[in-house]
Amino acid sequence: MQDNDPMAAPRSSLPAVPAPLEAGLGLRERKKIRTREAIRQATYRLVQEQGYDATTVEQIAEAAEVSPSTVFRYFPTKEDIILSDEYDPLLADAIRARPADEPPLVALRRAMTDVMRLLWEQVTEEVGVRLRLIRAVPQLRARMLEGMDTSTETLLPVLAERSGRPVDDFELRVVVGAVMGALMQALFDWVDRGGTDDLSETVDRALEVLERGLEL
Amino acid sequence: MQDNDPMAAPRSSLPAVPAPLEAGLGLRERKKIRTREAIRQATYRLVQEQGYDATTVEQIAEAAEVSPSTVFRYFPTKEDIILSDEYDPLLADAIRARPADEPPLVALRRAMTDVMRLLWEQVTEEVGVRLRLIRAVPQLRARMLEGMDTSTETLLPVLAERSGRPVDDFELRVVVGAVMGALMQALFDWVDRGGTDDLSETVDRALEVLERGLEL
DNA sequence: GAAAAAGTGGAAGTCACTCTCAAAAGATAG
DNA sequence: CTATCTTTTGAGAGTGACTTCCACTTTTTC
Repeated sequence: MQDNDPMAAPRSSLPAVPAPLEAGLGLRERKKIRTREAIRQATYRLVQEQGYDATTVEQIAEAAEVSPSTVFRYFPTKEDIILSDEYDPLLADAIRARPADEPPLVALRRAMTDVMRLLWEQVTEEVGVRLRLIRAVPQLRARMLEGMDTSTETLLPVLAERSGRPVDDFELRVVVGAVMGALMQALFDWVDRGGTDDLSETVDRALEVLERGLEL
Repeated sequence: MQDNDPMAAPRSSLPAVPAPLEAGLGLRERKKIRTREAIRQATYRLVQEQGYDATTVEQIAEAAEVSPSTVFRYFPTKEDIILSDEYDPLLADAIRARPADEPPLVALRRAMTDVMRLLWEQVTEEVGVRLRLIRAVPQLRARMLEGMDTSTETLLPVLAERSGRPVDDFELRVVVGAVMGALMQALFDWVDRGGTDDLSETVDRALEVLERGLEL
Protein backbone atom coordinates (compact mmCIF):
# COMPACT_ATOMS: atom_id res chain seq x y z
CA MET A 1 0.00 0.00 0.00
CA GLN A 2 2.49 2.52 -1.22
CA ASP A 3 0.05 4.95 -2.64
CA ASN A 4 -2.63 5.55 -0.08
CA ASP A 5 -4.33 8.27 -2.09
CA PRO A 6 -4.70 6.72 -5.49
CA MET A 7 -7.36 9.11 -6.68
CA ALA A 8 -6.01 12.49 -5.69
CA ALA A 9 -7.68 15.08 -7.85
CA PRO A 10 -5.77 17.67 -9.84
CA ARG A 11 -6.99 21.21 -9.31
CA SER A 12 -7.70 23.93 -11.74
CA SER A 13 -10.26 26.48 -12.70
CA LEU A 14 -12.53 24.69 -15.08
CA PRO A 15 -15.24 22.06 -14.86
CA ALA A 16 -14.50 18.39 -14.65
CA VAL A 17 -14.56 16.18 -17.67
CA PRO A 18 -17.49 13.85 -18.07
CA ALA A 19 -16.83 10.27 -17.02
CA PRO A 20 -14.00 8.97 -19.18
CA LEU A 21 -14.86 5.97 -21.29
CA GLU A 22 -14.67 2.87 -19.18
CA ALA A 23 -12.69 0.99 -21.79
CA GLY A 24 -10.57 -2.02 -21.10
CA LEU A 25 -10.30 -1.34 -17.41
CA GLY A 26 -10.46 -3.87 -14.64
CA LEU A 27 -13.54 -4.09 -12.50
CA ARG A 28 -11.77 -2.19 -9.78
CA GLU A 29 -11.01 0.78 -11.96
CA ARG A 30 -14.51 0.90 -13.36
CA LYS A 31 -15.96 0.91 -9.88
CA LYS A 32 -13.68 3.68 -8.84
CA ILE A 33 -14.74 5.83 -11.71
CA ARG A 34 -18.38 5.19 -10.95
CA THR A 35 -17.99 5.93 -7.27
CA ARG A 36 -16.19 9.14 -8.06
CA GLU A 37 -18.90 10.15 -10.44
CA ALA A 38 -21.64 9.19 -8.00
CA ILE A 39 -20.13 11.42 -5.35
CA ARG A 40 -19.81 14.29 -7.76
CA GLN A 41 -23.36 13.96 -9.05
CA ALA A 42 -24.79 13.67 -5.57
CA THR A 43 -22.89 16.76 -4.54
CA TYR A 44 -24.07 18.86 -7.44
CA ARG A 45 -27.63 17.81 -6.91
CA LEU A 46 -27.66 18.45 -3.18
CA VAL A 47 -25.79 21.71 -3.47
CA GLN A 48 -28.24 23.03 -6.03
CA GLU A 49 -31.14 21.99 -3.85
CA GLN A 50 -29.88 23.18 -0.49
CA GLY A 51 -26.90 25.40 -1.05
CA TYR A 52 -23.25 24.68 -0.49
CA ASP A 53 -22.90 25.26 3.23
CA ALA A 54 -26.16 23.56 4.06
CA THR A 55 -24.98 20.40 2.37
CA THR A 56 -22.91 18.18 4.67
CA VAL A 57 -20.46 15.56 3.60
CA GLU A 58 -22.54 13.06 5.48
CA GLN A 59 -25.50 13.84 3.25
CA ILE A 60 -23.34 13.56 0.19
CA ALA A 61 -22.04 10.22 1.36
CA GLU A 62 -25.52 8.95 1.97
CA ALA A 63 -26.80 10.13 -1.39
CA ALA A 64 -23.83 8.55 -3.14
CA GLU A 65 -24.26 5.38 -1.10
CA VAL A 66 -20.78 5.37 0.35
CA SER A 67 -19.39 6.15 3.77
CA PRO A 68 -18.13 9.63 4.66
CA SER A 69 -14.61 8.30 4.90
CA THR A 70 -14.86 7.12 1.33
CA VAL A 71 -15.86 10.58 0.19
CA PHE A 72 -12.63 11.91 1.62
CA ARG A 73 -10.70 9.12 -0.01
CA TYR A 74 -11.85 10.31 -3.37
CA PHE A 75 -11.66 14.06 -2.76
CA PRO A 76 -9.27 15.74 -0.38
CA THR A 77 -11.84 18.34 0.64
CA LYS A 78 -15.50 19.08 0.10
CA GLU A 79 -14.49 22.00 -2.07
CA ASP A 80 -12.59 19.71 -4.37
CA ILE A 81 -15.67 17.70 -5.17
CA ILE A 82 -16.86 20.72 -7.06
CA LEU A 83 -13.59 22.24 -8.14
CA SER A 84 -11.43 19.36 -9.21
CA ASP A 85 -10.80 18.90 -12.89
CA GLU A 86 -8.03 18.00 -15.25
CA TYR A 87 -7.89 20.76 -17.77
CA ASP A 88 -4.47 22.19 -17.24
CA PRO A 89 -2.67 19.52 -19.24
CA LEU A 90 -5.29 19.91 -21.95
CA LEU A 91 -4.55 23.58 -22.20
CA ALA A 92 -0.82 22.99 -22.17
CA ASP A 93 -1.17 20.54 -25.06
CA ALA A 94 -3.38 22.94 -26.94
CA ILE A 95 -0.69 25.59 -26.71
CA ARG A 96 2.00 23.24 -27.87
CA ALA A 97 -0.18 22.32 -30.79
CA ARG A 98 -0.20 25.89 -32.14
CA PRO A 99 2.16 26.74 -34.99
CA ALA A 100 5.62 27.60 -33.73
CA ASP A 101 5.73 30.98 -35.41
CA GLU A 102 2.68 32.27 -33.56
CA PRO A 103 3.65 34.76 -30.85
CA PRO A 104 3.15 33.38 -27.33
CA LEU A 105 0.18 35.51 -26.44
CA VAL A 106 -1.67 34.74 -29.64
CA ALA A 107 -0.98 31.05 -29.25
CA LEU A 108 -2.25 31.20 -25.70
CA ARG A 109 -5.41 32.97 -26.75
CA ARG A 110 -6.21 30.58 -29.54
CA ALA A 111 -5.44 27.56 -27.40
CA MET A 112 -7.57 28.85 -24.61
CA THR A 113 -10.58 29.56 -26.76
CA ASP A 114 -10.18 26.15 -28.37
CA VAL A 115 -10.27 24.46 -25.01
CA MET A 116 -13.20 26.58 -23.90
CA ARG A 117 -15.12 25.67 -27.00
CA LEU A 118 -14.48 22.00 -26.40
CA LEU A 119 -15.63 22.37 -22.83
CA TRP A 120 -18.67 24.21 -23.83
CA GLU A 121 -19.71 21.53 -26.27
CA GLN A 122 -19.12 18.72 -23.87
CA VAL A 123 -20.47 19.96 -20.60
CA THR A 124 -22.34 23.19 -21.18
CA GLU A 125 -24.65 22.89 -18.26
CA GLU A 126 -22.09 21.96 -15.66
CA VAL A 127 -19.86 24.85 -16.63
CA GLY A 128 -22.62 27.28 -15.82
CA VAL A 129 -23.54 25.67 -12.54
CA ARG A 130 -19.94 25.53 -11.46
CA LEU A 131 -19.10 29.07 -12.32
CA ARG A 132 -22.24 30.35 -10.69
CA LEU A 133 -21.41 28.45 -7.54
CA ILE A 134 -17.87 29.72 -7.54
CA ARG A 135 -19.05 33.25 -7.99
CA ALA A 136 -21.47 32.91 -5.10
CA VAL A 137 -19.58 30.92 -2.47
CA PRO A 138 -16.50 32.72 -1.14
CA GLN A 139 -14.69 29.56 -0.13
CA LEU A 140 -15.04 28.17 -3.60
CA ARG A 141 -13.98 31.43 -5.17
CA ALA A 142 -10.85 31.48 -3.06
CA ARG A 143 -10.05 27.93 -3.99
CA MET A 144 -10.65 28.53 -7.65
CA LEU A 145 -8.20 31.38 -7.51
CA GLU A 146 -5.70 29.03 -6.01
CA GLY A 147 -6.39 26.80 -8.96
CA MET A 148 -5.52 29.68 -11.24
CA ASP A 149 -2.22 29.95 -9.48
CA THR A 150 -1.67 26.27 -10.15
CA SER A 151 -2.55 26.80 -13.78
CA THR A 152 -0.03 29.60 -13.90
CA GLU A 153 2.69 27.20 -12.81
CA THR A 154 1.60 24.74 -15.48
CA LEU A 155 1.56 27.35 -18.18
CA LEU A 156 4.86 28.99 -17.32
CA PRO A 157 7.17 26.30 -18.72
CA VAL A 158 5.12 25.98 -21.89
CA LEU A 159 5.24 29.68 -22.60
CA ALA A 160 8.84 29.90 -21.50
CA GLU A 161 9.72 27.47 -24.23
CA ARG A 162 7.75 29.29 -26.87
CA SER A 163 9.13 32.70 -25.98
CA GLY A 164 12.69 31.52 -25.51
CA ARG A 165 12.82 32.91 -22.00
CA PRO A 166 13.83 31.12 -18.81
CA VAL A 167 10.95 29.72 -16.73
CA ASP A 168 11.64 32.06 -13.87
CA ASP A 169 11.76 35.15 -16.07
CA PHE A 170 10.15 38.06 -14.30
CA GLU A 171 8.29 39.49 -17.28
CA LEU A 172 7.05 36.11 -18.35
CA ARG A 173 5.64 35.48 -14.92
CA VAL A 174 3.97 38.85 -14.81
CA VAL A 175 2.40 38.35 -18.21
CA VAL A 176 1.02 34.94 -17.35
CA GLY A 177 -0.33 36.37 -14.10
CA ALA A 178 -2.01 39.14 -16.04
CA VAL A 179 -3.58 36.67 -18.42
CA MET A 180 -4.98 34.61 -15.58
CA GLY A 181 -6.31 37.67 -13.81
CA ALA A 182 -7.96 38.89 -16.96
CA LEU A 183 -9.40 35.47 -17.65
CA MET A 184 -10.91 35.29 -14.22
CA GLN A 185 -12.67 38.60 -14.51
CA ALA A 186 -13.91 37.63 -17.93
CA LEU A 187 -15.45 34.48 -16.52
CA PHE A 188 -17.09 36.41 -13.71
CA ASP A 189 -18.42 38.95 -16.12
CA TRP A 190 -19.86 36.13 -18.18
CA VAL A 191 -21.61 34.69 -15.14
CA ASP A 192 -22.95 38.10 -14.16
CA ARG A 193 -24.37 38.56 -17.62
CA GLY A 194 -26.38 35.41 -17.14
CA GLY A 195 -23.96 32.81 -18.41
CA THR A 196 -25.90 32.06 -21.54
CA ASP A 197 -23.84 33.29 -24.48
CA ASP A 198 -20.76 31.65 -25.88
CA LEU A 199 -18.10 31.33 -23.23
CA SER A 200 -15.21 30.92 -25.61
CA GLU A 201 -16.11 34.17 -27.29
CA THR A 202 -16.01 36.02 -23.97
CA VAL A 203 -12.61 34.57 -23.23
CA ASP A 204 -11.40 35.49 -26.66
CA ARG A 205 -12.51 39.08 -26.24
CA ALA A 206 -10.73 39.32 -22.91
CA LEU A 207 -7.45 38.08 -24.27
CA GLU A 208 -7.80 40.40 -27.22
CA VAL A 209 -7.86 43.31 -24.82
CA LEU A 210 -4.53 42.17 -23.46
CA GLU A 211 -3.04 41.76 -26.89
CA ARG A 212 -4.09 45.24 -27.88
CA GLY A 213 -2.17 46.51 -24.87
CA LEU A 214 -4.60 47.35 -22.09
CA GLU A 215 -5.72 50.70 -23.36
CA LEU A 216 -8.48 52.32 -21.41
CA MET B 1 -27.15 46.46 20.04
CA GLN B 2 -27.49 47.25 16.39
CA ASP B 3 -23.98 46.39 15.39
CA ASN B 4 -23.03 43.11 16.93
CA ASP B 5 -19.73 42.84 15.08
CA PRO B 6 -18.08 46.17 15.75
CA MET B 7 -14.61 45.11 14.80
CA ALA B 8 -15.10 43.27 11.57
CA ALA B 9 -11.89 43.36 9.60
CA PRO B 10 -11.67 44.54 6.02
CA ARG B 11 -9.78 42.17 3.75
CA SER B 12 -7.21 42.77 1.15
CA SER B 13 -3.83 41.63 -0.01
CA LEU B 14 -1.42 43.71 2.00
CA PRO B 15 -0.14 43.79 5.55
CA ALA B 16 -2.01 45.44 8.35
CA VAL B 17 -1.25 48.92 9.51
CA PRO B 18 0.62 49.28 12.76
CA ALA B 19 -1.52 50.11 15.76
CA PRO B 20 -3.19 53.43 15.03
CA LEU B 21 -2.44 56.19 17.48
CA GLU B 22 -4.62 55.78 20.50
CA ALA B 23 -5.63 59.38 20.52
CA GLY B 24 -8.63 60.78 22.36
CA LEU B 25 -10.40 57.46 22.51
CA GLY B 26 -12.36 56.12 25.42
CA LEU B 27 -10.88 53.39 27.53
CA ARG B 28 -13.07 50.90 25.81
CA GLU B 29 -11.75 51.71 22.36
CA ARG B 30 -8.17 51.70 23.49
CA LYS B 31 -8.58 48.28 25.01
CA LYS B 32 -10.11 46.96 21.85
CA ILE B 33 -7.18 48.13 19.82
CA ARG B 34 -4.77 46.55 22.25
CA THR B 35 -6.62 43.26 22.32
CA ARG B 36 -6.68 43.15 18.58
CA GLU B 37 -2.99 43.84 18.43
CA ALA B 38 -2.23 41.30 21.13
CA ILE B 39 -4.02 38.61 19.16
CA ARG B 40 -2.19 39.52 16.02
CA GLN B 41 1.22 39.58 17.66
CA ALA B 42 0.62 36.30 19.43
CA THR B 43 -0.43 34.74 16.16
CA TYR B 44 2.60 35.92 14.25
CA ARG B 45 4.92 34.74 16.95
CA LEU B 46 3.35 31.31 17.31
CA VAL B 47 3.01 30.77 13.61
CA GLN B 48 6.64 31.55 13.02
CA GLU B 49 7.65 29.21 15.82
CA GLN B 50 5.38 26.29 15.02
CA GLY B 51 3.93 26.79 11.58
CA TYR B 52 0.45 27.82 10.60
CA ASP B 53 -1.44 24.56 10.82
CA ALA B 54 0.26 23.51 14.02
CA THR B 55 -0.91 26.66 15.74
CA THR B 56 -4.40 26.33 17.18
CA VAL B 57 -6.74 29.16 17.96
CA GLU B 58 -6.74 27.98 21.53
CA GLN B 59 -3.00 28.55 21.75
CA ILE B 60 -3.37 31.96 20.21
CA ALA B 61 -6.07 32.84 22.70
CA GLU B 62 -3.95 31.70 25.58
CA ALA B 63 -0.91 33.61 24.40
CA ALA B 64 -2.98 36.74 23.90
CA GLU B 65 -4.68 36.24 27.25
CA VAL B 66 -8.20 36.18 25.96
CA SER B 67 -10.74 33.44 25.47
CA PRO B 68 -11.04 31.62 22.16
CA SER B 69 -14.46 33.13 21.64
CA THR B 70 -12.91 36.56 21.88
CA VAL B 71 -10.45 35.72 19.16
CA PHE B 72 -13.35 34.99 16.86
CA ARG B 73 -15.03 38.19 17.90
CA TYR B 74 -12.08 40.14 16.62
CA PHE B 75 -11.32 38.10 13.52
CA PRO B 76 -13.88 36.16 11.52
CA THR B 77 -11.44 33.35 10.79
CA LYS B 78 -7.96 32.27 11.78
CA GLU B 79 -6.80 33.18 8.31
CA ASP B 80 -7.97 36.71 8.79
CA ILE B 81 -5.72 37.23 11.77
CA ILE B 82 -2.88 37.18 9.32
CA LEU B 83 -4.56 38.50 6.21
CA SER B 84 -6.75 41.34 7.37
CA ASP B 85 -5.66 44.86 6.59
CA GLU B 86 -7.10 48.13 5.45
CA TYR B 87 -5.11 49.12 2.41
CA ASP B 88 -7.73 49.16 -0.30
CA PRO B 89 -9.10 52.58 0.61
CA LEU B 90 -5.54 53.88 0.84
CA LEU B 91 -4.86 52.75 -2.68
CA ALA B 92 -8.14 54.16 -3.92
CA ASP B 93 -7.27 57.53 -2.44
CA ALA B 94 -3.79 57.41 -3.89
CA ILE B 95 -5.26 56.92 -7.33
CA ARG B 96 -7.70 59.77 -6.92
CA ALA B 97 -4.77 61.95 -5.85
CA ARG B 98 -3.02 61.52 -9.20
CA PRO B 99 -3.35 64.31 -11.77
CA ALA B 100 -6.51 63.97 -13.80
CA ASP B 101 -4.73 63.96 -17.14
CA GLU B 102 -2.69 60.88 -16.31
CA PRO B 103 -3.94 57.83 -18.19
CA PRO B 104 -5.64 55.31 -15.89
CA LEU B 105 -2.95 52.68 -16.06
CA VAL B 106 -0.18 55.15 -15.34
CA ALA B 107 -2.09 56.62 -12.44
CA LEU B 108 -2.68 53.16 -11.07
CA ARG B 109 0.97 52.26 -11.36
CA ARG B 110 2.19 55.42 -9.66
CA ALA B 111 -0.42 55.15 -6.92
CA MET B 112 0.44 51.56 -6.30
CA THR B 113 4.15 52.12 -6.05
CA ASP B 114 3.50 55.05 -3.74
CA VAL B 115 1.43 52.91 -1.41
CA MET B 116 3.98 50.13 -1.56
CA ARG B 117 6.75 52.52 -0.66
CA LEU B 118 4.78 53.80 2.29
CA LEU B 119 4.14 50.25 3.43
CA TRP B 120 7.72 49.34 3.03
CA GLU B 121 8.87 52.20 5.17
CA GLN B 122 6.32 51.58 7.88
CA VAL B 123 6.27 47.85 8.30
CA THR B 124 9.13 46.35 6.33
CA GLU B 125 9.54 43.27 8.40
CA GLU B 126 5.91 42.28 8.62
CA VAL B 127 5.46 42.57 4.88
CA GLY B 128 8.13 39.98 4.35
CA VAL B 129 6.82 37.60 6.97
CA ARG B 130 3.31 37.89 5.67
CA LEU B 131 4.15 37.38 2.04
CA ARG B 132 6.38 34.45 2.84
CA LEU B 133 3.59 32.86 4.83
CA ILE B 134 1.10 33.45 2.08
CA ARG B 135 3.43 31.96 -0.44
CA ALA B 136 3.92 28.89 1.69
CA VAL B 137 0.47 28.09 3.11
CA PRO B 138 -2.10 27.19 0.44
CA GLN B 139 -5.08 28.27 2.50
CA LEU B 140 -3.60 31.69 2.99
CA ARG B 141 -2.67 31.98 -0.65
CA ALA B 142 -6.20 31.16 -1.65
CA ARG B 143 -7.60 33.72 0.74
CA MET B 144 -5.18 36.37 -0.38
CA LEU B 145 -6.32 35.83 -3.92
CA GLU B 146 -9.84 36.35 -2.76
CA GLY B 147 -8.59 39.57 -1.25
CA MET B 148 -7.32 40.57 -4.67
CA ASP B 149 -10.77 40.02 -6.00
CA THR B 150 -12.09 42.32 -3.31
CA SER B 151 -9.47 44.88 -4.23
CA THR B 152 -10.61 44.61 -7.81
CA GLU B 153 -14.11 45.58 -6.79
CA THR B 154 -12.74 48.55 -4.87
CA LEU B 155 -10.60 49.71 -7.74
CA LEU B 156 -13.20 49.32 -10.45
CA PRO B 157 -15.29 52.40 -9.63
CA VAL B 158 -12.20 54.56 -9.20
CA LEU B 159 -10.79 53.59 -12.55
CA ALA B 160 -14.18 53.72 -14.16
CA GLU B 161 -14.40 57.36 -13.22
CA ARG B 162 -10.95 58.14 -14.51
CA SER B 163 -11.42 56.36 -17.80
CA GLY B 164 -14.95 57.60 -18.36
CA ARG B 165 -16.27 54.10 -18.71
CA PRO B 166 -19.19 52.51 -16.87
CA VAL B 167 -18.25 50.44 -13.80
CA ASP B 168 -19.43 47.24 -15.39
CA ASP B 169 -17.49 47.80 -18.59
CA PHE B 170 -16.07 44.54 -19.83
CA GLU B 171 -12.69 45.82 -20.92
CA LEU B 172 -12.23 47.80 -17.75
CA ARG B 173 -12.89 44.74 -15.68
CA VAL B 174 -10.51 42.66 -17.72
CA VAL B 175 -7.75 45.24 -17.42
CA VAL B 176 -8.11 45.55 -13.66
CA GLY B 177 -8.10 41.78 -13.40
CA ALA B 178 -4.92 41.67 -15.44
CA VAL B 179 -3.28 44.25 -13.22
CA MET B 180 -4.12 42.31 -10.09
CA GLY B 181 -2.91 39.07 -11.60
CA ALA B 182 0.34 40.66 -12.64
CA LEU B 183 0.76 42.27 -9.25
CA MET B 184 0.34 38.98 -7.51
CA GLN B 185 2.96 37.22 -9.55
CA ALA B 186 5.30 40.14 -9.02
CA LEU B 187 4.90 39.81 -5.27
CA PHE B 188 5.50 36.08 -5.40
CA ASP B 189 8.56 36.59 -7.55
CA TRP B 190 9.83 39.08 -5.00
CA VAL B 191 9.37 36.58 -2.20
CA ASP B 192 11.10 33.86 -4.21
CA ARG B 193 14.04 36.14 -4.81
CA GLY B 194 14.47 36.44 -1.07
CA GLY B 195 12.25 39.41 -0.33
CA THR B 196 15.08 41.76 0.41
CA ASP B 197 15.18 44.35 -2.34
CA ASP B 198 12.78 47.23 -2.77
CA LEU B 199 9.23 45.97 -3.07
CA SER B 200 7.85 49.09 -4.69
CA GLU B 201 10.42 48.81 -7.45
CA THR B 202 9.36 45.26 -8.20
CA VAL B 203 5.74 46.33 -8.40
CA ASP B 204 6.66 49.22 -10.63
CA ARG B 205 8.53 46.96 -13.02
CA ALA B 206 5.56 44.60 -13.21
CA LEU B 207 3.11 47.33 -14.08
CA GLU B 208 5.54 48.71 -16.61
CA VAL B 209 5.37 45.41 -18.42
CA LEU B 210 1.63 45.80 -18.69
CA GLU B 211 1.90 49.35 -19.92
CA ARG B 212 4.31 48.34 -22.61
CA GLY B 213 1.72 45.87 -23.83
CA LEU B 214 2.68 42.40 -22.64
CA GLU B 215 5.24 41.65 -25.28
CA LEU B 216 7.13 38.43 -24.85
C1' DG C 1 -8.55 -21.46 -4.77
C1' DA C 2 -5.24 -19.14 -1.73
C1' DA C 3 -2.34 -15.27 -0.88
C1' DA C 4 -1.62 -10.51 -1.79
C1' DA C 5 -3.22 -6.02 -2.80
C1' DA C 6 -6.58 -2.59 -2.84
C1' DG C 7 -10.74 -0.49 -1.25
C1' DT C 8 -14.41 0.26 2.31
C1' DG C 9 -16.89 1.34 6.61
C1' DG C 10 -16.90 2.60 11.39
C1' DA C 11 -15.42 4.72 15.40
C1' DA C 12 -12.91 7.99 17.86
C1' DG C 13 -10.50 12.28 17.83
C1' DT C 14 -8.98 17.18 16.54
C1' DC C 15 -9.96 21.72 15.45
C1' DA C 16 -12.24 25.78 13.37
C1' DC C 17 -16.15 28.07 14.10
C1' DT C 18 -21.18 29.26 16.06
C1' DC C 19 -24.61 30.24 19.56
C1' DT C 20 -26.30 31.32 23.95
C1' DC C 21 -26.18 33.21 28.31
C1' DA C 22 -24.67 35.19 32.38
C1' DA C 23 -21.06 37.86 34.54
C1' DA C 24 -17.83 41.81 34.30
C1' DA C 25 -16.42 46.31 32.97
C1' DG C 26 -16.92 50.77 30.97
C1' DA C 27 -20.06 54.72 29.85
C1' DT C 28 -23.71 57.82 31.37
C1' DA C 29 -27.51 60.25 33.91
C1' DG C 30 -28.99 62.17 38.07
C1' DC D 1 -20.79 58.65 43.46
C1' DT D 2 -24.18 55.58 42.63
C1' DA D 3 -27.62 53.39 39.96
C1' DT D 4 -28.49 52.13 35.35
C1' DC D 5 -27.64 51.11 30.74
C1' DT D 6 -24.60 49.29 27.19
C1' DT D 7 -20.79 46.87 25.51
C1' DT D 8 -17.58 43.28 25.93
C1' DT D 9 -16.12 39.02 27.67
C1' DG D 10 -15.68 34.01 28.98
C1' DA D 11 -17.67 29.56 29.57
C1' DG D 12 -19.97 25.76 27.71
C1' DA D 13 -22.25 23.13 24.53
C1' DG D 14 -22.83 22.26 19.86
C1' DT D 15 -21.82 21.34 14.50
C1' DG D 16 -19.25 19.81 10.76
C1' DA D 17 -14.97 19.15 8.05
C1' DC D 18 -11.25 16.39 8.08
C1' DT D 19 -7.73 12.67 9.97
C1' DT D 20 -6.27 8.31 11.68
C1' DC D 21 -6.59 3.66 12.58
C1' DC D 22 -8.25 -0.87 12.15
C1' DA D 23 -10.94 -4.75 11.00
C1' DC D 24 -13.49 -6.50 7.09
C1' DT D 25 -14.64 -7.35 2.19
C1' DT D 26 -13.68 -7.36 -2.61
C1' DT D 27 -10.76 -7.76 -6.66
C1' DT D 28 -6.56 -9.34 -8.58
C1' DT D 29 -2.75 -12.43 -9.15
C1' DC D 30 -0.41 -16.63 -9.30
